[in-house]
Amino acid sequence: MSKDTTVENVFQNLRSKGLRVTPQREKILQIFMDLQDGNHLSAEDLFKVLEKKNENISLATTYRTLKILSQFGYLRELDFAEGHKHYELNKDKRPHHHIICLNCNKTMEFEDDLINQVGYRIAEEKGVDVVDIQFKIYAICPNEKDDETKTHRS
Amino acid sequence: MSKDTTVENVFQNLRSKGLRVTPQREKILQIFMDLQDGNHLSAEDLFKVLEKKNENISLATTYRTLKILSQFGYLRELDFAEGHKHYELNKDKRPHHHIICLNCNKTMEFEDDLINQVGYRIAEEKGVDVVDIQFKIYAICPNEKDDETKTHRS
DNA sequence: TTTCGTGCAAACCATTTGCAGCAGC
DNA sequence: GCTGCTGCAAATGGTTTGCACGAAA
Repeated sequence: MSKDTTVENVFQNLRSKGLRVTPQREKILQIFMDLQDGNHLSAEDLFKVLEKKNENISLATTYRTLKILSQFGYLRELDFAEGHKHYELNKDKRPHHHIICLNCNKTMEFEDDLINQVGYRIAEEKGVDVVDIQFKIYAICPNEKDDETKTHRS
Repeated sequence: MSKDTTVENVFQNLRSKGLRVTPQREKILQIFMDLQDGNHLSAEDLFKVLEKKNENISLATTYRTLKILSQFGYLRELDFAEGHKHYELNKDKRPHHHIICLNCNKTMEFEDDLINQVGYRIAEEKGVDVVDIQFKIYAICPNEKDDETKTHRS
């Protein structure tokens, strides 16, 4: 799939919703599109990437753009209970899910159709419209299990 | 079940782990035990409850106690992506799950064995030790669907 | 009597906001 | 040209921390 076409589609959508397409928004969206599958960035992460590329985009704009792109469904907001959010491209109708190690904070992604099905079934039973389904397993990963001297994530 | 016995059990456990049983910790734990099933409190919520009861417990202690009781598994930390955490008693081996309305921030609880089973199965496949399983459906609830003029939660 | 827990205030960190200037459309 | 977007710096909100005192074990 050509990235440019996809980006341009998004921008047409943004424009049709009365939002403006600015260089800042283009660059930020492109960074998420270039991201490997299963990767995600915090606002601070994204800001550092932008700095490294010498794009002069302020932290405030970084936050504002993340919020807007999430609100309009282009990004998915992830919450790993670390005190800050993470964001990833919201590409598919089948959201993947996460295992978070409480010691090293690393995440592992996985997909599971059953989980999504159950989510939609329950939503229907309760009469709500699904926006996102997030399944998280907080756990201790193998690397960390060995090392019992580690302190628990505060 | 007698609450006093249960509380005393917890306290014996705390003591056996080298933690001290203070009036502040007793009162906070009691508040969670008196909470209706499916209810949860943020740190600020808890602090307000304590104020209303004229328990003179500082906000700092409130936070410290929540953290300790969670670390030791007596409370479950819930994250609804609202910018602050919620806590509930961690009573059973079968965690229940939540639907969160993105407009009104209300939550609905539900239990589903299948979800927990899938969680444990995946954890086993990946070789991690489960600490908690959280399944969240972000959605728009029926009350809010009617009212399309509502602004989205920022 | 030795830690550990508490209260207070200050510090911290992630995020938001007011405002003036700038840039899409 | 209107309106929304940006950068900056200051404000905010939730949470943590340093310190001196007080209390559990």
